[in-house]
Amino acid sequence: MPVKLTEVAREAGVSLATASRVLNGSARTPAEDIAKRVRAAAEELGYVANAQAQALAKSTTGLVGLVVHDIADPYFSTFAHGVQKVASLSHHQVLLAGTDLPSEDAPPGDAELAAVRAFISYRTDAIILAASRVTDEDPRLAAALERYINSGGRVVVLGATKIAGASSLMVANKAGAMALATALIEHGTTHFAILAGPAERNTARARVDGFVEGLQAASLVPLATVHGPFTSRGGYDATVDLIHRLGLLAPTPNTTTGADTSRFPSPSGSPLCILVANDVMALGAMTALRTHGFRIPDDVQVAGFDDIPTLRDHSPALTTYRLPLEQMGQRAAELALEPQLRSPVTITGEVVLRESAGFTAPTTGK
Amino acid sequence: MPVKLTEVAREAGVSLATASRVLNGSARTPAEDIAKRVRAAAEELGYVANAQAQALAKSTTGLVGLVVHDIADPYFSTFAHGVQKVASLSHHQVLLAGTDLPSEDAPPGDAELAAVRAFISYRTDAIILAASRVTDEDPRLAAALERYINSGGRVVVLGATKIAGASSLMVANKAGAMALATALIEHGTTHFAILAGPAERNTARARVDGFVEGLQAASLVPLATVHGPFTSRGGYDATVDLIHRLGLLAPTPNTTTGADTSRFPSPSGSPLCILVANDVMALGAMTALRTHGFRIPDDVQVAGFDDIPTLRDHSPALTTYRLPLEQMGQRAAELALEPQLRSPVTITGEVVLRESAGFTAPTTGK
DNA sequence: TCAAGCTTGGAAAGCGCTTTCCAATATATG
DNA sequence: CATATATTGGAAAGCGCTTTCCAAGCTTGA
Repeated sequence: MPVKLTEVAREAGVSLATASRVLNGSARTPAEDIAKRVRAAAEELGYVANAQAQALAKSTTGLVGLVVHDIADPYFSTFAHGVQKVASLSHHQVLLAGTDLPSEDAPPGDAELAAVRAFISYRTDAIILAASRVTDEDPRLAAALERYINSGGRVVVLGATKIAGASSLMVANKAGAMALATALIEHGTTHFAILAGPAERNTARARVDGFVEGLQAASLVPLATVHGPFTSRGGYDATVDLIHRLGLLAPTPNTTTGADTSRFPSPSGSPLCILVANDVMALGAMTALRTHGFRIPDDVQVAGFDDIPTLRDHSPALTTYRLPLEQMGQRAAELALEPQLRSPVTITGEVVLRESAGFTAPTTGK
Repeated sequence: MPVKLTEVAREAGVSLATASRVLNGSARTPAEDIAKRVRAAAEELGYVANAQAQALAKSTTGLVGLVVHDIADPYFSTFAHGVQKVASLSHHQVLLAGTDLPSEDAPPGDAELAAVRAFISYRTDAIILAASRVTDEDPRLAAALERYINSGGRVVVLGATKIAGASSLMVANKAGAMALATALIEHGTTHFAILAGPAERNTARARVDGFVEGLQAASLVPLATVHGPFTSRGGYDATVDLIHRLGLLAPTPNTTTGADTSRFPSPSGSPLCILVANDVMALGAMTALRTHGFRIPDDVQVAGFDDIPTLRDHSPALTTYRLPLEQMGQRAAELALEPQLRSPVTITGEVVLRESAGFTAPTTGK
């Protein structure tokens, strides 16, 4: 039904080849007067090139596939925004898939594989894997990706990967977590608990490892480690669990002056600090603490990871490790679309010490 | 480079037609033994159908285009998540475009048009427009969409539209805003100011209209209306502006007991309430107020719109109008993919009264 | 003036699939 | 047993483009 190039060519009184050459960037450019005629005809008929046909003929689609876990999570949506920016700049469209939803036909755990297969089917020029599962674990995924790479596709993985030919965007998850823990210890905190993310995510694992090593360096060990999903709810539940496991007692409601007689671990020392593997989860943890009558940072301290944009408006401000999420998305897209770039690219962030861990707000505001 | 159907057919010793019939759902199903041979060959060779070629042959792509404003905004990312869910259930891939980034070739304001043209070029089966600009305004956009619809494409617009043949998902922006204003008035608030979003968004306009009408119904008028972008920063800046315009004075810092001698509009009445057209902006407004020494809700009240998921962890809890964002995305996708559905579908939400406007938390927590 | 080089438009061969016919075989009917 | 009717696999014609050759028509230089 839509007008096709043949019609434009006929209308302009030129051949198919000529019309193609003037309308869709070719090395050869027909004479200006002819070109003008063709463009006029195209405009008049409302011609829109059929990208599918072009893809078939040129064997390149102008598509880049992005697989995230949950697009509604600020971590992924910010990353996606960065990807989009670069993609649009280089005239690419982004195909989005999420691994958190019921996948087409694949079993629950195979959402990532299903997404990759779909992308391969659409012959995307590149695939960016940000879902952060342990991608190398599934041999079918690895096989599919390697075949894809061998037939010219580019693959970028957020994190380390064993897949031959894939580029990787290394993120200082472990080092960052270590640095964060160290900074808190230097500030005088002596007791820590950890809220880890889901065990199958290597991002989560790396961060927890970093926390633990940071503590170890100061001869400390976490009082407890609780796992939970990377969501606000997950942080909330894990915190409630932690409160029970550690037997934490909130100051009695009427102690408005803040008598910390029941403070854990002791009335005198610095309060317990909960190291959380991710900001979203940390936010949920803070809500749980507040709901149970703990003051932050007076009774319990909290630290997160990522520095997601929404943190800007939180009070008390969350201590965290800032990752340049948007920029990471851009880098990933660049690695995907500019073949000459060398991998791996390493991304580091910085420790951001704020109120939730007992630091005074350095004239935050804006 | 990737294996093609011809090779699978040869390997299995059948014709191209037969191979196609067994592998890619056709009405006719070859005999079971033959089918088995074909499937085995496909599996062995790692055959993945070329979706572009299929699209060309079948003239249907299995693609649905989604254009949002900013995928990093919780409003859009939650909506997108809903779209994704339905799309993946009906075996569709989502092509994502954002109108907030520098577009390929189109001038700054034309990002939406550029996105739509790209989608049309890729022959997506449907296009969902959630960018919420006044879509009907641009005749080129309208023309492109109508041509698209005439050639079989489906279009779903978030909000009203004049485009013939497009389905629309009507959202109770105005009615919701009115209901919210009314509820606050009933609660005793007498003085209001409005933080409006960008003027070119009809979502923003409808909400402001609703606020104003709600006030009018009680013979009130907003003390001031400040415009700003739909971002945290926009809310912050607009609030600072408002503070100056209204000459608001925060209680003196040392008045720890909360002596509201300088409270606006008067020490005795209920405090000023700022109605904000969107939650993200409202969060920024709260930060600005806090930074300037105002207590919420004691000195100034705030109300937002949307009830984005991240609100869950905010304190004080934000009074708002809850929109079923995720569900809206699902409905939009359903309208886009299930032709028999009748449009328009109307979405309503509900007033949620919380701490930020002086309501006591109804045992929120979780 | 003519050969040797350019430039330029067009014909036609794919790109990898789906699907319509057709022919061939198998099954049912008189 | 012969004829009519299903079934089933295959040949081939597209789907809408790009791009390689070709054949003209021009320009240039000796």
